[in-house]
Amino acid sequence: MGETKKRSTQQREAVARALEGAGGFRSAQDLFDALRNDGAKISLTTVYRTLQYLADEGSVDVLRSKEGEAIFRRCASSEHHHHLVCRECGAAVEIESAEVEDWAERVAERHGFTSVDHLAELYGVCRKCAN
Amino acid sequence: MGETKKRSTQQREAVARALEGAGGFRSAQDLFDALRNDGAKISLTTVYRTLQYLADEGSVDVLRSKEGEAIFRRCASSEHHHHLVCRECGAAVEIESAEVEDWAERVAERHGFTSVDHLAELYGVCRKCAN
DNA sequence: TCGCAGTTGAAAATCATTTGCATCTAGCCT
DNA sequence: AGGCTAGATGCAAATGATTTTCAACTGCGA
Repeated sequence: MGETKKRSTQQREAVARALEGAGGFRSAQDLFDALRNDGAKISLTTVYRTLQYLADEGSVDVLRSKEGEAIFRRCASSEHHHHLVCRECGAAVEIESAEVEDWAERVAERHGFTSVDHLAELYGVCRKCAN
Repeated sequence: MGETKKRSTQQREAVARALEGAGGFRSAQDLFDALRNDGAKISLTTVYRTLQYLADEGSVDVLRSKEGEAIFRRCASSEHHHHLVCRECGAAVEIESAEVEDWAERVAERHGFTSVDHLAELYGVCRKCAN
């Protein structure tokens, strides 16, 4: 009930491919531009719709840029993880860290908070962009 | 040079007071509503302008809610710190943790990233809201 | 008290994102 | 191979948050 069947269309595949090729976090607009440059026949609306769908399915991670824009990335693991993002080129490395998980748990408990969740992202300049 | 002198006006003071009284993260709209309820004579535009100014001055911290809305908080320390935010009432506790700083530094270095900066926020439900 | 740079508010302008709707199309059925 | 229909797409209009425009207003130093 409630679930609608999903179809495989060329625009969905194009978005998936673009996301794959990007390697880092990209905004819907960025992906749209890249797709258009590759000659893909797709609308910005569909890029948004596809990204939202992929995010719901958990196959992409969503973050917010400083300006509040949503940025998306195809992630290898669907487990909870963090990122080390290059602020120049958007390239990102997935990070896992029991350390942070423990810290979050501990701090929350100490302050009487429950149902704790957390967000932790690192921003820097990658070797390539550092010149 | 280029800096413009700042004046002390009743609407700026009202925003500062509202922020002070809030105790947690609030959106511009929230603050505006609260101010209006208190009978303050102020426009939403001015709330935004004042918050932006305070954020630039470093006297308030800005975060983004999941929906991408900007939320602001008057912070005690102007040092780098994190927050433990109640997702029910917005109440927040300031957290300091050399642990996280070290982790960020270490991870970045391992991956060849430089000029590292990080964002780490914890979300949960505070004792009061847990009932 | 004057003058004016800084400030304010209402409305218009932006920007990212979503939605309405009429038109397509993937893919199962025959 | 042709049809049928739920799902998908695109454009344009709608939303919502935030910013800008600009004319009117007000601290505050002279």
